[in-house]
Amino acid sequence: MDKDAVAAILKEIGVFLELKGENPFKTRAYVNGARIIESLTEPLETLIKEERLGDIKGIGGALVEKITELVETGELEYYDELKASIPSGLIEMLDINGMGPKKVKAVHEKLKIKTIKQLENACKKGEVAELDGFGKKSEEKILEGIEFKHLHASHHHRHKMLLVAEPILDDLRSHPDVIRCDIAGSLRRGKEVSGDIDFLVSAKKSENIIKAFIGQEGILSVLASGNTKASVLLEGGIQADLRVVDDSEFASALAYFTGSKEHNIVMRSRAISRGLRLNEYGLFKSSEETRDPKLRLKCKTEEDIFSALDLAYVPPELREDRGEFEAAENNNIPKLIEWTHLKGSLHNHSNWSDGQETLEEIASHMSDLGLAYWAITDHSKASFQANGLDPARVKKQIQDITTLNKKLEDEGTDFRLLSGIEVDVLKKGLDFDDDLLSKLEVVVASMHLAGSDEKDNTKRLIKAAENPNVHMLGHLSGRLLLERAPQKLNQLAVIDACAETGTWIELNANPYRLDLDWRHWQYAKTKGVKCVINCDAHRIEHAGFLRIGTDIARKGWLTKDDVINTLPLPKLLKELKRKRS
DNA sequence: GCCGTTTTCGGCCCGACTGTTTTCAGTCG
Repeated sequence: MDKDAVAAILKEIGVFLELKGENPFKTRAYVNGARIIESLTEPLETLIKEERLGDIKGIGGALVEKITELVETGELEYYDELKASIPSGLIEMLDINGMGPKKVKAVHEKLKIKTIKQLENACKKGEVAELDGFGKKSEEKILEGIEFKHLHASHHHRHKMLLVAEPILDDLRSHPDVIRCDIAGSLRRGKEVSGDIDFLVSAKKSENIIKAFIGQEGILSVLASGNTKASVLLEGGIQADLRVVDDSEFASALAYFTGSKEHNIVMRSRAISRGLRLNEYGLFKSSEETRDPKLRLKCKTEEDIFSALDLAYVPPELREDRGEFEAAENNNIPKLIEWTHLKGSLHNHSNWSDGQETLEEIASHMSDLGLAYWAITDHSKASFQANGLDPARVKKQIQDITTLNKKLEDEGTDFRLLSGIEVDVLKKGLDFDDDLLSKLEVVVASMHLAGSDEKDNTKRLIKAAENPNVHMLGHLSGRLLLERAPQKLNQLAVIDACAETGTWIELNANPYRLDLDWRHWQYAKTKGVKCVINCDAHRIEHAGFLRIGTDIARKGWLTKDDVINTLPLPKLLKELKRKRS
């Protein structure tokens, strides 16, 4: 069993224990353990064999035992028993706003409620209001929560959130009373999906900002509105929260509302161990609860807060408690890639397969954007539903690209199209033979139809990586965010194979994919695997995905040097030939 | 369940808000 599967089970145990009403710190120990295991850069098997698992901070005796059992047998008795004792509907109930572990436990034990439907009926009959700790209001709130869950998705893709958030941020910025403002929360941390949008503003008169915020266009309803905070539901069912603070509190409030929760916990612990106290109002010289401005250390920016806690600045994307504290203590925070470093994309489609535009239109648009190159990698023939190319059409397309490049060169344009293919990784092997693949400048190998057997799928991709004509593997896991789970696959084994063969791995920047997941890039990076941030563009507007792909690469700790398509054209062409030589 | 430069036991991040209570538990971020 690999580390992701182990982490998923530890997380689940955490949820089960919460519902059982266990000691919250025990629950946290499991959730912490899961995160630690997820971000390991060494195989679990090695750590177990060399008895080093217990040396990791946060993994104690009990977790070592359980993880060992999982890795060695693929099962865990403790987990199976726990799972069997809890109806699955209870876990779903935790998603309802206002329902936490204690309340779920109460309705289950006292009213024998096991599903959301039963909970809804009990509320309508007024049975829930009769319970201790519940009342009429809580009943109404639960019903509202259930309705909201039916009507709206709980999370939204990053590009949709940015599209909604950025105009609102611009409006806030242009408000005359606003001093500073920013987006906070998971959106600022570069997460692939977010539940809501958080805005933070510092201003002289908070009432005016709140008024403007709840009065803006495109609001379905105002969920809450007070002196310093407001929540609204925007069109599309996206919730946006605003918090207004005094400018002297802006830095600590921004750090606090950016999170993550796990990162904040460590920050506060560091403050305590230095005799300080950190909250959203500031960093205070006190061991007591306080908001006394006289005790507040002067922190104008987030950098000041990190510095006061003996840390280098940690970019928002890295604030997940996945190694950033050790790095910041040793001044080892990497200089993260920026999207302006990218010179092109190496996996894209044209109207030869399922893309929208012609080669000429694509070249003209990408050249206008200031990019240096753009690979055309249409589908191979097995993807017949996408109008995949047969060998004869591939050869014709290579000719057309050569002709077009010649024309561009004659016009004095530096931009170049690269010929390529997104070749299907089939059960029997690659969709095209080596002779044809070797004629293409860029070869992306993607598995579009995975089988049900994990070992088989893994073997297929490893074999593809071993082919010297294959430059990179495309959208490795095959997941669609919020829609489809990753294929059954040992991703770490495939990463290892890419490391051994010098094969690159794509970070597919399509906002529904963002695959390879950011949680795997630290591992891939320590193995020396290079990343390619690809648009997988099917229309010219998809060039904008480069920015979202870069957000995810930053979240995966990647620098400019870790990403192949930051190279200028001559160097890229050299790298493309390296594996084949 | 984890951890320790006062500790091997007794802590474990912090504050706002809500609704149910009359001083606080539960939930959320």
